[in-house]
Amino acid sequence: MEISNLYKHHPRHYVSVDCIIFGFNGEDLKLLCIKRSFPPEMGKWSLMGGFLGENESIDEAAYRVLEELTGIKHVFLEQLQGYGSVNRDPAARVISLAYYALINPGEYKDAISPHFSAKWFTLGQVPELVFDHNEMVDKALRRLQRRCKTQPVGFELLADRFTLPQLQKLYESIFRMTYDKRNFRKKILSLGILQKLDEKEKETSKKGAYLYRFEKTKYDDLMKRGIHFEI
Amino acid sequence: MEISNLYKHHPRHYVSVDCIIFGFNGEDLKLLCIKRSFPPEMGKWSLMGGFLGENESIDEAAYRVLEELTGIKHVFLEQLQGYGSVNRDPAARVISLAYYALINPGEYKDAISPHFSAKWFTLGQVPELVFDHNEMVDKALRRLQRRCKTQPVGFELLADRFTLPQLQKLYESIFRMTYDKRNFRKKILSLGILQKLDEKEKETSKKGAYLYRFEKTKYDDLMKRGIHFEI
DNA sequence: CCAAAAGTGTTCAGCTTACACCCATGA
DNA sequence: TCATGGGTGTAAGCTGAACACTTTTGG
Repeated sequence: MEISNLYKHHPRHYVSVDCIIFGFNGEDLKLLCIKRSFPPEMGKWSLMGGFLGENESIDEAAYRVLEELTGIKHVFLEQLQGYGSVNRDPAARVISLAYYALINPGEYKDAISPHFSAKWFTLGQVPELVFDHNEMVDKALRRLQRRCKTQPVGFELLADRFTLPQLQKLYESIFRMTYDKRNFRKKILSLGILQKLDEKEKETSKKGAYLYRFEKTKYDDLMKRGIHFEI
Repeated sequence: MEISNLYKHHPRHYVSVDCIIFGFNGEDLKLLCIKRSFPPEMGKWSLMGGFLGENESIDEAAYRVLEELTGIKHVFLEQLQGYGSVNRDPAARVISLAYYALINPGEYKDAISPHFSAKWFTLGQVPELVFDHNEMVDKALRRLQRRCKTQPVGFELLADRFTLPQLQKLYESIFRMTYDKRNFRKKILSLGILQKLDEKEKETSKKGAYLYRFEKTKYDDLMKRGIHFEI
Protein backbone atom coordinates (compact mmCIF):
# COMPACT_ATOMS: atom_id res chain seq x y z
CA MET A 1 0.00 0.00 0.00
CA GLU A 2 1.16 3.50 -0.72
CA ILE A 3 2.42 5.11 2.44
CA SER A 4 0.14 8.07 1.92
CA ASN A 5 -2.89 5.79 1.79
CA LEU A 6 -2.20 3.89 5.00
CA TYR A 7 -4.73 5.80 7.03
CA LYS A 8 -7.36 6.49 4.43
CA HIS A 9 -10.03 4.40 6.10
CA HIS A 10 -9.87 6.46 9.26
CA PRO A 11 -12.09 9.48 9.74
CA ARG A 12 -10.72 12.98 9.58
CA HIS A 13 -11.71 15.82 11.88
CA TYR A 14 -11.70 19.56 12.03
CA VAL A 15 -8.97 20.72 14.40
CA SER A 16 -8.87 24.18 15.91
CA VAL A 17 -6.83 26.14 18.41
CA ASP A 18 -8.33 28.40 21.08
CA CYS A 19 -6.28 31.00 22.92
CA ILE A 20 -6.74 31.98 26.54
CA ILE A 21 -5.04 35.37 26.58
CA PHE A 22 -4.10 36.71 30.00
CA GLY A 23 -3.10 40.29 30.65
CA PHE A 24 -2.38 42.42 33.70
CA ASN A 25 -3.27 46.09 33.93
CA GLY A 26 -1.47 46.88 37.15
CA GLU A 27 -4.46 45.99 39.30
CA ASP A 28 -6.22 42.87 38.07
CA LEU A 29 -5.53 39.81 36.03
CA LYS A 30 -7.54 40.06 32.81
CA LEU A 31 -8.79 37.75 30.08
CA LEU A 32 -9.15 38.87 26.47
CA CYS A 33 -12.38 37.68 24.83
CA ILE A 34 -13.99 38.41 21.50
CA LYS A 35 -17.61 38.93 20.57
CA ARG A 36 -18.42 36.47 17.83
CA SER A 37 -19.55 38.15 14.62
CA PHE A 38 -19.97 34.82 12.86
CA PRO A 39 -21.97 31.65 13.44
CA PRO A 40 -22.38 29.49 15.34
CA GLU A 41 -23.23 31.31 18.57
CA MET A 42 -22.97 34.67 16.85
CA GLY A 43 -23.03 37.61 19.28
CA LYS A 44 -21.76 35.59 22.23
CA TRP A 45 -18.46 35.99 24.00
CA SER A 46 -15.76 33.56 23.06
CA LEU A 47 -12.07 32.88 23.15
CA MET A 48 -10.13 33.78 20.05
CA GLY A 49 -9.68 30.70 17.93
CA GLY A 50 -9.05 29.41 14.46
CA PHE A 51 -8.79 26.26 12.41
CA LEU A 52 -5.60 24.33 11.95
CA GLY A 53 -4.24 24.60 8.41
CA GLU A 54 -2.75 21.84 6.31
CA ASN A 55 0.85 22.86 6.66
CA GLU A 56 1.25 24.47 10.02
CA SER A 57 2.02 22.86 13.33
CA ILE A 58 -0.48 23.35 16.12
CA ASP A 59 1.95 25.72 17.85
CA GLU A 60 2.22 27.77 14.66
CA ALA A 61 -1.55 27.87 14.39
CA ALA A 62 -1.80 29.19 17.95
CA TYR A 63 0.75 31.91 17.26
CA ARG A 64 -1.08 32.83 14.06
CA VAL A 65 -4.44 33.09 15.84
CA LEU A 66 -2.87 35.18 18.58
CA GLU A 67 -1.31 37.49 16.05
CA GLU A 68 -4.54 37.89 14.10
CA LEU A 69 -6.18 39.31 17.21
CA THR A 70 -3.39 41.15 18.95
CA GLY A 71 -0.95 41.93 16.17
CA ILE A 72 1.89 40.56 18.23
CA LYS A 73 4.34 37.72 17.92
CA HIS A 74 6.91 36.42 20.36
CA VAL A 75 4.76 36.25 23.45
CA PHE A 76 4.68 33.51 26.04
CA LEU A 77 2.41 30.78 24.70
CA GLU A 78 1.96 27.28 26.05
CA GLN A 79 -0.39 24.50 25.18
CA LEU A 80 -2.88 23.46 27.80
CA GLN A 81 -4.50 20.36 26.36
CA GLY A 82 -6.95 19.13 23.78
CA TYR A 83 -10.72 19.28 24.09
CA GLY A 84 -12.65 16.68 22.18
CA SER A 85 -16.17 16.03 23.39
CA VAL A 86 -18.28 14.93 20.46
CA ASN A 87 -20.76 17.76 20.65
CA ARG A 88 -18.68 20.56 22.08
CA ASP A 89 -19.32 22.66 18.95
CA PRO A 90 -22.92 22.50 17.71
CA ALA A 91 -21.93 23.16 14.11
CA ALA A 92 -19.62 20.20 13.64
CA ARG A 93 -17.23 17.85 15.34
CA VAL A 94 -14.17 19.92 16.15
CA ILE A 95 -11.16 18.91 18.21
CA SER A 96 -9.75 22.00 19.85
CA LEU A 97 -6.30 22.53 21.28
CA ALA A 98 -6.30 25.15 24.02
CA TYR A 99 -3.30 27.44 24.45
CA TYR A 100 -2.76 30.18 26.98
CA ALA A 101 -0.77 33.32 26.35
CA LEU A 102 0.64 36.02 28.63
CA ILE A 103 0.88 39.55 27.34
CA ASN A 104 1.39 43.00 28.73
CA PRO A 105 -1.75 44.84 27.62
CA GLY A 106 -0.17 48.26 28.06
CA GLU A 107 2.41 47.46 25.45
CA TYR A 108 -0.04 46.28 22.85
CA LYS A 109 -3.28 48.04 23.56
CA ASP A 110 -3.37 49.78 20.18
CA ALA A 111 -2.47 46.63 18.31
CA ILE A 112 -5.57 44.65 19.21
CA SER A 113 -7.62 44.27 16.08
CA PRO A 114 -10.95 46.14 16.25
CA HIS A 115 -12.30 43.62 13.79
CA PHE A 116 -13.03 41.10 16.54
CA SER A 117 -14.73 43.36 19.10
CA ALA A 118 -12.31 42.25 21.73
CA LYS A 119 -12.68 43.11 25.39
CA TRP A 120 -10.65 42.54 28.52
CA PHE A 121 -12.53 40.94 31.41
CA THR A 122 -11.31 40.81 34.97
CA LEU A 123 -10.88 37.21 36.09
CA GLY A 124 -13.86 36.42 38.27
CA GLN A 125 -16.08 38.57 36.08
CA VAL A 126 -15.67 36.58 32.89
CA PRO A 127 -19.06 36.15 31.19
CA GLU A 128 -20.49 32.90 29.94
CA LEU A 129 -18.47 31.88 26.92
CA VAL A 130 -19.41 29.62 24.03
CA PHE A 131 -18.81 25.87 23.92
CA ASP A 132 -16.40 24.65 26.61
CA HIS A 133 -14.40 27.87 26.71
CA ASN A 134 -15.11 28.65 30.38
CA GLU A 135 -13.73 25.24 31.28
CA MET A 136 -10.60 26.06 29.29
CA VAL A 137 -10.20 29.35 31.14
CA ASP A 138 -10.46 27.67 34.53
CA LYS A 139 -7.84 25.16 33.54
CA ALA A 140 -5.59 27.87 32.12
CA LEU A 141 -5.75 29.85 35.35
CA ARG A 142 -4.72 26.84 37.38
CA ARG A 143 -1.88 26.19 34.97
CA LEU A 144 -0.78 29.81 35.17
CA GLN A 145 -0.72 29.61 38.95
CA ARG A 146 1.40 26.52 38.84
CA ARG A 147 3.77 27.97 36.25
CA CYS A 148 4.21 31.11 38.33
CA LYS A 149 5.20 29.02 41.31
CA THR A 150 8.04 27.25 39.59
CA GLN A 151 9.06 29.43 36.67
CA PRO A 152 9.44 33.16 36.22
CA VAL A 153 6.63 33.54 33.72
CA GLY A 154 4.91 36.26 35.70
CA PHE A 155 7.35 38.74 34.20
CA GLU A 156 5.75 38.12 30.80
CA LEU A 157 2.73 40.02 32.06
CA LEU A 158 4.74 43.10 33.04
CA ALA A 159 6.73 45.64 31.12
CA ASP A 160 10.46 45.13 30.77
CA ARG A 161 11.05 47.28 33.84
CA PHE A 162 8.76 47.04 36.83
CA THR A 163 8.61 47.86 40.51
CA LEU A 164 8.34 45.40 43.36
CA PRO A 165 4.89 46.71 44.38
CA GLN A 166 3.75 46.06 40.80
CA LEU A 167 5.17 42.55 40.88
CA GLN A 168 3.50 41.88 44.21
CA LYS A 169 0.13 43.06 42.90
CA LEU A 170 0.57 40.76 39.92
CA TYR A 171 1.17 37.74 42.13
CA GLU A 172 -1.69 38.76 44.38
CA SER A 173 -4.09 38.94 41.45
CA ILE A 174 -2.92 35.64 40.01
CA PHE A 175 -3.27 33.80 43.30
CA ARG A 176 -6.18 35.84 44.66
CA MET A 177 -4.35 36.37 47.94
CA THR A 178 -2.55 39.18 49.66
CA TYR A 179 1.05 38.90 50.75
CA ASP A 180 3.00 40.69 53.41
CA LYS A 181 5.24 43.06 51.50
CA ARG A 182 8.29 42.43 53.65
CA ASN A 183 8.05 38.69 53.18
CA PHE A 184 7.31 39.04 49.49
CA ARG A 185 10.31 41.29 48.85
CA LYS A 186 12.57 39.08 50.90
CA LYS A 187 11.57 35.97 48.99
CA ILE A 188 11.63 37.41 45.51
CA LEU A 189 14.94 39.20 46.01
CA SER A 190 16.54 36.15 47.60
CA LEU A 191 16.13 34.36 44.28
CA GLY A 192 18.79 36.63 42.85
CA ILE A 193 17.14 36.94 39.47
CA LEU A 194 16.14 40.60 39.67
CA GLN A 195 18.41 43.48 38.79
CA LYS A 196 17.76 46.70 40.68
CA LEU A 197 17.99 49.79 38.48
CA ASP A 198 18.96 53.29 39.58
CA GLU A 199 15.71 54.68 38.33
CA LYS A 200 12.41 55.15 40.09
CA GLU A 201 8.87 54.90 38.83
CA LYS A 202 6.96 57.86 40.23
CA GLU A 203 3.53 57.60 38.67
CA THR A 204 1.81 55.78 41.49
CA SER A 205 3.48 57.35 44.48
CA LYS A 206 5.24 60.51 45.51
CA LYS A 207 8.19 58.75 46.97
CA GLY A 208 8.60 56.57 43.91
CA ALA A 209 9.52 52.90 43.72
CA TYR A 210 12.73 51.50 42.33
CA LEU A 211 12.53 49.77 38.97
CA TYR A 212 13.80 46.25 38.55
CA ARG A 213 14.52 44.09 35.56
CA PHE A 214 14.30 40.32 35.28
CA GLU A 215 17.74 38.86 34.57
CA LYS A 216 17.21 35.86 32.40
CA THR A 217 20.88 34.91 32.44
CA LYS A 218 20.89 34.58 36.21
CA TYR A 219 17.72 32.53 36.06
CA ASP A 220 19.18 30.25 33.39
CA ASP A 221 22.23 29.72 35.58
CA LEU A 222 20.01 28.65 38.45
CA MET A 223 18.12 26.24 36.23
CA LYS A 224 21.32 24.70 34.91
CA ARG A 225 22.42 24.02 38.45
CA GLY A 226 19.10 22.31 39.00
CA ILE A 227 17.64 24.77 41.45
CA HIS A 228 13.90 25.11 41.09
CA PHE A 229 12.52 28.13 42.79
CA GLU A 230 9.19 28.47 44.49
CA ILE A 231 7.33 31.64 45.21
CA MET B 1 -25.72 28.71 5.32
CA GLU B 2 -26.56 25.31 6.77
CA ILE B 3 -25.03 24.99 10.18
CA SER B 4 -23.38 21.72 9.22
CA ASN B 5 -21.64 23.41 6.29
CA LEU B 6 -20.15 26.30 8.23
CA TYR B 7 -16.68 24.82 8.39
CA LYS B 8 -16.56 23.01 5.09
CA HIS B 9 -13.77 25.14 3.66
CA HIS B 10 -11.41 24.22 6.47
CA PRO B 11 -9.11 21.24 6.20
CA ARG B 12 -9.72 18.10 8.16
CA HIS B 13 -7.03 16.04 9.84
CA TYR B 14 -6.44 12.57 11.15
CA VAL B 15 -6.56 12.60 14.95
CA SER B 16 -5.11 9.86 17.10
CA VAL B 17 -4.55 9.10 20.76
CA ASP B 18 -1.33 7.62 22.15
CA CYS B 19 -1.15 6.06 25.59
CA ILE B 20 1.83 6.22 27.92
CA ILE B 21 1.12 3.27 30.19
CA PHE B 22 3.02 3.22 33.47
CA GLY B 23 3.25 0.22 35.73
CA PHE B 24 5.15 -0.72 38.87
CA ASN B 25 6.45 -4.21 39.53
CA GLY B 26 7.51 -3.69 43.13
CA GLU B 27 11.00 -2.57 42.15
CA ASP B 28 10.96 -0.24 39.16
CA LEU B 29 8.63 2.07 37.35
CA LYS B 30 7.86 0.55 33.95
CA LEU B 31 6.51 1.67 30.61
CA LEU B 32 4.42 -0.58 28.38
CA CYS B 33 5.39 -0.42 24.70
CA ILE B 34 4.33 -2.38 21.67
CA LYS B 35 6.31 -3.66 18.72
CA ARG B 36 4.65 -2.34 15.60
CA SER B 37 3.44 -5.09 13.30
CA PHE B 38 2.06 -2.59 10.81
CA PRO B 39 3.42 0.31 8.80
CA PRO B 40 4.75 2.90 9.05
CA GLU B 41 7.86 2.11 11.10
CA MET B 42 6.91 -1.56 11.25
CA GLY B 43 9.05 -3.53 13.70
CA LYS B 44 9.93 -0.55 15.84
CA TRP B 45 8.90 0.10 19.42
CA SER B 46 6.00 2.44 19.91
CA LEU B 47 3.36 3.59 22.32
CA MET B 48 -0.05 2.01 21.94
CA GLY B 49 -2.26 4.29 19.92
CA GLY B 50 -5.29 4.47 17.70
CA PHE B 51 -7.31 6.80 15.57
CA LEU B 52 -10.15 8.90 16.86
CA GLY B 53 -13.52 7.70 15.63
CA GLU B 54 -16.42 9.81 14.42
CA ASN B 55 -18.57 9.44 17.48
CA GLU B 56 -16.30 9.06 20.42
CA SER B 57 -14.77 11.74 22.59
CA ILE B 58 -11.01 11.84 22.80
CA ASP B 59 -11.20 10.48 26.36
CA GLU B 60 -13.32 7.59 25.14
CA ALA B 61 -10.83 6.90 22.38
CA ALA B 62 -8.01 6.77 24.92
CA TYR B 63 -9.93 4.31 27.11
CA ARG B 64 -10.72 2.20 24.07
CA VAL B 65 -7.09 2.07 22.96
CA LEU B 66 -6.00 1.20 26.47
CA GLU B 67 -8.55 -1.58 26.66
CA GLU B 68 -7.55 -3.00 23.29
CA LEU B 69 -4.04 -3.55 24.62
CA THR B 70 -4.56 -4.36 28.26
CA GLY B 71 -8.09 -5.67 28.39
CA ILE B 72 -8.85 -3.34 31.27
CA LYS B 73 -11.19 -0.45 31.86
CA HIS B 74 -11.49 1.87 34.82
CA VAL B 75 -7.85 2.75 35.26
CA PHE B 76 -6.38 6.14 36.01
CA LEU B 77 -6.09 7.97 32.70
CA GLU B 78 -5.31 11.63 32.15
CA GLN B 79 -4.63 13.65 29.06
CA LEU B 80 -1.19 15.13 28.70
CA GLN B 81 -1.47 17.37 25.66
CA GLY B 82 -1.69 17.36 21.91
CA TYR B 83 1.21 16.83 19.53
CA GLY B 84 0.90 18.39 16.13
CA SER B 85 4.13 18.91 14.26
CA VAL B 86 3.44 18.73 10.54
CA ASN B 87 5.72 15.79 9.84
CA ARG B 88 5.62 13.90 13.11
CA ASP B 89 4.18 10.85 11.31
CA PRO B 90 5.84 10.12 7.96
CA ALA B 91 2.73 8.48 6.56
CA ALA B 92 0.36 11.41 6.91
CA ARG B 93 -0.45 14.48 8.90
CA VAL B 94 -1.77 13.22 12.22
CA ILE B 95 -2.60 15.23 15.32
CA SER B 96 -2.06 13.05 18.34
CA LEU B 97 -3.43 13.46 21.83
CA ALA B 98 -1.17 11.88 24.42
CA TYR B 99 -2.68 10.26 27.51
CA TYR B 100 -0.92 8.58 30.39
CA ALA B 101 -2.34 5.70 32.36
CA LEU B 102 -1.40 4.08 35.66
CA ILE B 103 -1.97 0.38 36.10
CA ASN B 104 -0.88 -2.34 38.44
CA PRO B 105 0.81 -4.84 36.11
CA GLY B 106 0.49 -7.70 38.57
CA GLU B 107 -3.27 -7.45 38.46
CA TYR B 108 -3.52 -7.46 34.71
CA LYS B 109 -0.51 -9.34 33.47
CA ASP B 110 -2.56 -12.05 31.78
CA ALA B 111 -4.92 -9.57 30.20
CA ILE B 112 -2.36 -7.86 28.03
CA SER B 113 -3.13 -8.77 24.46
CA PRO B 114 -0.40 -10.90 22.85
CA HIS B 115 -1.50 -9.50 19.52
CA PHE B 116 0.58 -6.36 19.98
CA SER B 117 3.86 -7.90 21.18
CA ALA B 118 3.83 -5.67 24.20
CA LYS B 119 6.74 -5.37 26.57
CA TRP B 120 7.40 -3.56 29.83
CA PHE B 121 10.52 -1.39 29.86
CA THR B 122 12.12 0.03 32.97
CA LEU B 123 12.11 3.83 32.86
CA GLY B 124 15.61 4.88 31.96
CA GLN B 125 15.95 1.86 29.68
CA VAL B 126 13.18 2.75 27.27
CA PRO B 127 14.33 2.16 23.68
CA GLU B 128 14.03 4.62 20.85
CA LEU B 129 10.36 4.87 19.98
CA VAL B 130 8.71 5.95 16.74
CA PHE B 131 7.72 9.51 15.91
CA ASP B 132 7.71 11.84 18.92
CA HIS B 133 6.80 9.11 21.39
CA ASN B 134 9.95 9.46 23.51
CA GLU B 135 9.14 13.12 23.97
CA MET B 136 5.65 12.14 25.13
CA VAL B 137 7.10 9.69 27.65
CA ASP B 138 9.41 12.32 29.12
CA LYS B 139 6.53 14.70 29.51
CA ALA B 140 4.33 12.02 31.02
CA LEU B 141 6.94 11.16 33.62
CA ARG B 142 7.22 14.77 34.69
CA ARG B 143 3.45 15.00 34.91
CA LEU B 144 3.30 11.81 36.94
CA GLN B 145 5.85 13.20 39.36
CA ARG B 146 3.85 16.34 39.79
CA ARG B 147 0.58 14.47 40.23
CA CYS B 148 2.14 12.24 42.86
CA LYS B 149 3.23 15.28 44.81
CA THR B 150 -0.21 16.76 45.13
CA GLN B 151 -2.65 13.93 44.65
CA PRO B 152 -2.73 10.33 45.79
CA VAL B 153 -2.43 8.80 42.34
CA GLY B 154 0.53 6.65 43.27
CA PHE B 155 -1.89 4.17 44.77
CA GLU B 156 -3.19 3.46 41.28
CA LEU B 157 0.08 1.67 40.59
CA LEU B 158 -0.25 -0.65 43.57
CA ALA B 159 -2.64 -3.40 44.52
CA ASP B 160 -5.60 -2.55 46.68
CA ARG B 161 -3.62 -3.50 49.77
CA PHE B 162 0.05 -2.65 50.03
CA THR B 163 2.80 -2.27 52.59
CA LEU B 164 4.63 0.92 53.47
CA PRO B 165 7.96 -0.44 52.17
CA GLN B 166 6.21 -1.09 48.84
CA LEU B 167 4.79 2.41 48.78
CA GLN B 168 8.18 3.88 49.58
CA LYS B 169 9.83 1.92 46.78
CA LEU B 170 7.16 3.19 44.42
CA TYR B 171 7.84 6.81 45.31
CA GLU B 172 11.55 6.20 45.11
CA SER B 173 11.26 4.78 41.63
CA ILE B 174 8.99 7.58 40.45
CA PHE B 175 11.26 10.32 41.76
CA ARG B 176 14.54 8.45 41.29
CA MET B 177 15.56 9.23 44.86
CA THR B 178 15.86 7.39 48.11
CA TYR B 179 14.02 8.45 51.22
CA ASP B 180 14.71 7.86 54.87
CA LYS B 181 12.13 5.31 55.92
CA ARG B 182 11.35 6.95 59.24
CA ASN B 183 10.68 10.28 57.60
CA PHE B 184 8.72 8.70 54.78
CA ARG B 185 6.44 6.77 57.13
CA LYS B 186 5.94 9.80 59.33
CA LYS B 187 4.92 11.98 56.43
CA ILE B 188 2.68 9.53 54.66
CA LEU B 189 0.91 8.42 57.84
CA SER B 190 0.45 11.99 59.04
CA LEU B 191 -1.77 12.60 56.02
CA GLY B 192 -4.35 10.35 57.64
CA ILE B 193 -5.46 8.78 54.38
CA LEU B 194 -4.10 5.28 54.99
CA GLN B 195 -5.95 2.58 56.89
CA LYS B 196 -3.75 0.07 58.64
CA LEU B 197 -4.99 -3.50 58.35
CA ASP B 198 -4.45 -6.31 60.83
CA GLU B 199 -2.84 -8.45 58.20
CA LYS B 200 0.78 -8.76 57.20
CA GLU B 201 2.41 -9.38 53.86
CA LYS B 202 5.12 -11.98 54.39
CA GLU B 203 6.46 -12.68 50.91
CA THR B 204 9.39 -10.31 50.98
CA SER B 205 10.47 -10.60 54.57
CA LYS B 206 10.34 -13.01 57.45
CA LYS B 207 8.98 -10.53 59.87
CA GLY B 208 6.30 -9.39 57.46
CA ALA B 209 5.03 -5.87 56.85
CA TYR B 210 1.62 -4.58 57.74
CA LEU B 211 -0.79 -4.04 54.88
CA TYR B 212 -2.47 -0.68 54.39
CA ARG B 213 -5.33 0.49 52.29
CA PHE B 214 -5.88 3.92 50.76
CA GLU B 215 -9.00 5.51 52.23
CA LYS B 216 -10.54 7.58 49.52
CA THR B 217 -13.24 8.99 51.79
CA LYS B 218 -10.68 10.50 54.15
CA TYR B 219 -8.81 11.94 51.21
CA ASP B 220 -11.99 13.45 49.77
CA ASP B 221 -12.70 15.04 53.14
CA LEU B 222 -9.28 16.64 53.11
CA MET B 223 -9.80 17.95 49.60
CA LYS B 224 -13.18 19.41 50.49
CA ARG B 225 -11.57 21.33 53.31
CA GLY B 226 -9.06 22.65 50.81
CA ILE B 227 -6.00 20.90 52.14
CA HIS B 228 -3.56 19.97 49.44
CA PHE B 229 -1.01 17.49 50.58
CA GLU B 230 2.58 17.27 49.50
CA ILE B 231 4.81 14.27 49.69
C1' DC C 1 2.45 69.65 56.94
C1' DC C 2 0.11 65.78 55.78
C1' DA C 3 -1.50 61.98 53.01
C1' DA C 4 0.01 58.08 50.47
C1' DA C 5 2.90 54.65 49.07
C1' DA C 6 7.81 52.66 49.59
C1' DG C 7 11.00 50.58 52.19
C1' DT C 8 13.10 47.91 56.09
C1' DG C 9 14.31 43.31 60.54
C1' DT C 10 13.21 40.29 63.96
C1' DT C 11 10.92 36.66 66.32
C1' DC C 12 8.48 32.33 66.74
C1' DA C 13 6.45 28.09 65.23
C1' DG C 14 6.36 24.31 62.45
C1' DC C 15 8.35 21.53 59.21
C1' DT C 16 12.15 19.01 57.10
C1' DT C 17 16.14 16.39 57.66
C1' DA C 18 19.55 13.63 59.65
C1' DC C 19 20.48 9.85 62.24
C1' DA C 20 20.85 4.32 65.04
C1' DC C 21 19.00 0.69 67.23
C1' DC C 22 15.68 -3.14 68.36
C1' DC C 23 12.16 -6.58 66.58
C1' DA C 24 10.23 -10.71 64.46
C1' DT C 25 10.86 -14.75 61.99
C1' DG C 26 12.17 -18.38 58.52
C1' DA C 27 15.79 -21.00 57.28
C1' DT D 1 21.38 -18.44 65.84
C1' DC D 2 21.72 -15.46 62.39
C1' DA D 3 20.54 -12.96 58.31
C1' DT D 4 16.97 -10.16 56.49
C1' DG D 5 13.85 -6.70 56.18
C1' DG D 6 10.30 -4.10 59.36
C1' DG D 7 9.51 -0.86 62.63
C1' DT D 8 10.35 3.24 65.84
C1' DG D 9 11.89 8.73 68.24
C1' DT D 10 14.56 12.83 68.82
C1' DA D 11 17.35 16.86 68.09
C1' DA D 12 19.03 20.70 65.00
C1' DG D 13 18.46 23.70 61.31
C1' DC D 14 15.80 25.99 58.18
C1' DT D 15 11.91 28.05 56.16
C1' DG D 16 7.53 30.53 56.27
C1' DA D 17 4.50 33.71 58.68
C1' DA D 18 3.38 37.35 61.63
C1' DC D 19 4.15 41.87 62.81
C1' DA D 20 5.06 48.17 63.05
C1' DC D 21 7.49 51.92 62.19
C1' DT D 22 10.31 55.27 59.28
C1' DT D 23 11.11 57.56 54.76
C1' DT D 24 10.06 60.37 50.86
C1' DT D 25 7.73 63.89 48.49
C1' DG D 26 3.87 66.10 45.79
C1' DG D 27 0.11 68.75 46.67
